[in-house]
Amino acid sequence: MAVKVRTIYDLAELAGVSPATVSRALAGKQVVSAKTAERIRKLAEEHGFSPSSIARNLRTRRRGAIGVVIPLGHERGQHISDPFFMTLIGALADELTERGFDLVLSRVIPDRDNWLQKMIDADRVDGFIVIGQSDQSKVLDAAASHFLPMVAWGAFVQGQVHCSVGTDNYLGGRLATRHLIERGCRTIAFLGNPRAIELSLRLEGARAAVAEAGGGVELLEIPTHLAAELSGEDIASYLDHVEKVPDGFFAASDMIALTAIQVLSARGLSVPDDVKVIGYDDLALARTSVPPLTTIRQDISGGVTHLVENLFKRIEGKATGSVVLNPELIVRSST
Amino acid sequence: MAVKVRTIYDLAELAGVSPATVSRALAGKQVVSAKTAERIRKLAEEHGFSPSSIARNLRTRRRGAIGVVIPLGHERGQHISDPFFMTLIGALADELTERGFDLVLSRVIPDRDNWLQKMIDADRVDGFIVIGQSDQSKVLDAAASHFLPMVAWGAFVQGQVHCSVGTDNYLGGRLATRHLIERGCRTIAFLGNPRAIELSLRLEGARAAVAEAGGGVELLEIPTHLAAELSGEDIASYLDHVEKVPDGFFAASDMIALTAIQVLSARGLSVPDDVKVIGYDDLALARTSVPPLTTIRQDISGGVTHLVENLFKRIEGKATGSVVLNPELIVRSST
DNA sequence: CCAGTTCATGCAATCGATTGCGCAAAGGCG
DNA sequence: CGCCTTTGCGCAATCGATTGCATGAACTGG
Repeated sequence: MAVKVRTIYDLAELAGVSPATVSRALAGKQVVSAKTAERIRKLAEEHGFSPSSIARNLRTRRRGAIGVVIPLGHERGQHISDPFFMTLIGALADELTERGFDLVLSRVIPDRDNWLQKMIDADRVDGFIVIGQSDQSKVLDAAASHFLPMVAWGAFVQGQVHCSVGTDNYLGGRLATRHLIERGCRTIAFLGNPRAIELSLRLEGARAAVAEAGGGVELLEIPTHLAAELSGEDIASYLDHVEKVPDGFFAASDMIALTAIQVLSARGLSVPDDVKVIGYDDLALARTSVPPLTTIRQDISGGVTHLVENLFKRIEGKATGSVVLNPELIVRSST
Repeated sequence: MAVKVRTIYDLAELAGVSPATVSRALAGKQVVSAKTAERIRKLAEEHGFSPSSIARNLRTRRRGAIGVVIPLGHERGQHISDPFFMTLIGALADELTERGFDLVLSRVIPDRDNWLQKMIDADRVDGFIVIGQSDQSKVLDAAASHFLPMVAWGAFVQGQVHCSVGTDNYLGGRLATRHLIERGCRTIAFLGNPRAIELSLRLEGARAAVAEAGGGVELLEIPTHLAAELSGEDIASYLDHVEKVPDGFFAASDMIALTAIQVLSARGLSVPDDVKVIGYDDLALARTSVPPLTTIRQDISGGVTHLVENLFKRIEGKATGSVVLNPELIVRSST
């Protein structure tokens, strides 16, 4: 403890070897003899020393960090407070940490189209995970054409250039709507903002399910804010102005579904007896809400694994395809 | 566009000056002549060049990044999905970005007591913002005694060593409970997990308010999970086993309050007529829920400003005191 | 017109780790 | 026992920017 060990040179002196050997020992290269390596590692441990990642990064031309960015294209000022995003980010943090990478979080309000290019130019991370394409698909495609290490969570649309990982929103929408129809709903309202590409696909799926039903079922589209916080007012004002309340609600997210249930029960309508409500995402909340929410499950941890694996493949220079996972209908008590 | 500009040397050659001058121009030092500086900056812009932050950081011995840490001491496996945290992190991201710092997010499951020291030793960031002390006050204090650049969001307790920024939880609890008493509640239930220091202070405030009322008011403590997602079951099972339902609920967070309202209305109890419910945090959700939630407001953006300012003072080596903000009672329709 | 400042810029060392190349010692083999 | 391969380690260049010090030009004033 006499001397302070700040660099591998200090440690090298202590161990009586060259800094090169220290570097190799700490990096676990097999060229150093096992005993030397062990001795050096023990010494490092004792002195609470770990080599400067900055210097390493400079030399190896890697950053050791992944940028996680959330664009908020559809609504200015929307906060990323949806538990779905939080859950995704939490899982990403675990996965990236495990691989020895930092998670650098950026929140972007895409005022100009070059926000992504600027982040790429800044060159502070090894790659990007973009959460939610929102309405920024063109920007992502533009960047993807010359920048490989980027993967987006979200929808896959035909012809897209960038790599995406997500669930099949169209199928999810169809599953949800078909379920409502099977439960006897004849007037179904879609709650969500179709400006976000993911949600518009869910809406299309809903339309398909209605069409498959072969008539007798009506689909209404109720535009709401994407921020679940704000959807309550939208729903309430819709109910105020409609003559006949729909008997089924397909909410584009669990948060919206929960809000809808609150609004409905405040008006004396019982879920699921009078009205049926299905959500989307299968957040932890959905399982324990009252009533427990029927919903479409997106496999977050599976998705995160794919996101990270594809990103690292791309960092190594290998191209990857997009991944479309299957959503799953989870039937609980709200339908 | 002929040559590729990767380093200040490339740019220096293009501009016909030395790399030193380029460095100074880009850093905005006043010693370079205005025209040279302008010319160099324009050139950099044209080539989408920005100097390597890694190399800069190595030379200047700074990291350009702040670690944001969320410890999860009270409950294993709890996910940081509470919108409160998300909102806080979003605000932090904005504030730090504005100051030119990256936000490195780490999620920590404090299995051993040295988790914080390890992060400090890793030396990848200039400072830490710890969100929510949870039950890790001792760990924070231990680190704070020799490590300055760290600020925690959360409670202030007498004698703590580390710097905290937060609202007065004791006062908040008192305000909330006093409000319920004024509204006529005589049996008040506290919903929350007092293992988290912040929540136990709110509970103490509640006790104080009850004491001030001078008898006739009863305070019940209903232990719930801290994860709001899981509190529904706790509340439901409590209601199943109690003979007389309380007429007032003080929920330790808005999410728990909303859950409570759902559970209550599912049992045919009307809020606020039969039972009054007050929350905590004043999330965006609270304003638009049904009914709109009476709650205790924590000023997040003000808090974030204090967090960041104190942290940067500490990074510069100046000690700072803790900040205790006043919470505010927001009366809406749930009480 | 000259000595003393001021101003803008260049030189070169430095931050701390990584790694290609070379060398010496040790081991293998006939 | 002598030659060739393997093994373990050290030398020194390198990653890209910053910055104290030096230098020469321009400027000031007498």
